[in-house]
Amino acid sequence: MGLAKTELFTDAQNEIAFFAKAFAHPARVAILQHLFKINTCVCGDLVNEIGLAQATISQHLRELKQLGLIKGDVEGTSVCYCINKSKWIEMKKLIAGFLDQDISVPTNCC
Amino acid sequence: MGLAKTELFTDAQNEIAFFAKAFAHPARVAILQHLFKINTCVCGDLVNEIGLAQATISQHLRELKQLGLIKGDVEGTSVCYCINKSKWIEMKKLIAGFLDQDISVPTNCC
DNA sequence: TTACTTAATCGTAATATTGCAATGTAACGA
DNA sequence: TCGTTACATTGCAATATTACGATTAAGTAA
Repeated sequence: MGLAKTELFTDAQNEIAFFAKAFAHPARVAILQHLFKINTCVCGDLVNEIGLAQATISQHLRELKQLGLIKGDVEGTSVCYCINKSKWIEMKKLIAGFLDQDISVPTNCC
Repeated sequence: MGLAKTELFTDAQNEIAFFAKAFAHPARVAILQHLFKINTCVCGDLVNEIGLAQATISQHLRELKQLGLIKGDVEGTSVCYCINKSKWIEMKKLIAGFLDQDISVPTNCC
C-alpha cells in the first residue's frame, strides 16, 4: 500500500526510520555534506553544485527542513540554509544508538 | 520520476543513501533490533513479533539480505536469519562518518 | 503417499517518492 | 513601475515502496 503501519512500532523505531529517510537519498546526502562544508549556503549554490533542477533541490530542502535538520533564513532575495546543529546531534545520538547495538551482543550464531 | 539520479553523486553518497534505506522503515528497524536481541532467528518469530503479514516480513527480509546486512541459512523447514556482523560494521563506519562530519565544522552561521 | 508446516514468490492495489516544466511570489535595482 | 533574481509551489509523469492474499516449493511427519 506504500503506507508504513507505524502503529505497530515503538516511537523510537518510527523516529529512527523517519530520520533515516533524511539521508536515504543521495541528493540529500550531498546537500547536507555541502551545507557542512560551506557552513552558509543559498539554494542557488546547491543547484549548481548538485546538478538537479531548481524545483527538485527546493523540494529536497523542504523535506530536510520539515525534519528539522536544516534552517532557512530569508536574507533579501536569497535564503540562507544552514544545518540545525542541535537537531543534527539529536538525530546522530538516536541513529548511533541503533547502529551500536552490535557491541553488546556476543556472537552466537552463523 | 521516482528514480534517483545516482550518476550525479559520488559512490560514497550513493552508498550512504543505499544503506540508510535499510533502516528507513520501522519494520526493518524492528527486524534488525530483534535479530540482535535474539541472535538466532526464524521468520515465524518475526511475523508474531512484528504483526505484519508473512509475505510482508519476507519481503523486508529479502531487502535486508540484498543489502548484505543479514544472512539466512536454511535449517530444515525453517530459515535461520542472522545479522551479518562484518557488513553491519562496514555500514556503521560509513554512516558514522557521515553523521560525525559536524565535529570538524566550527559554528559560523545561524 | 498424504497432510502439514514454513517461508518464498507472484500478482495486485494503494500510496510515496523523485524529477521537472511552468508558474507564483517576494525582494531588489533601475 | 518594470524587469530581474532567487526560491517556492503546483501539477504532472514515471517509478518505487509497502502491504497482503493466494500460490508455490520444499521439508517433515504420519
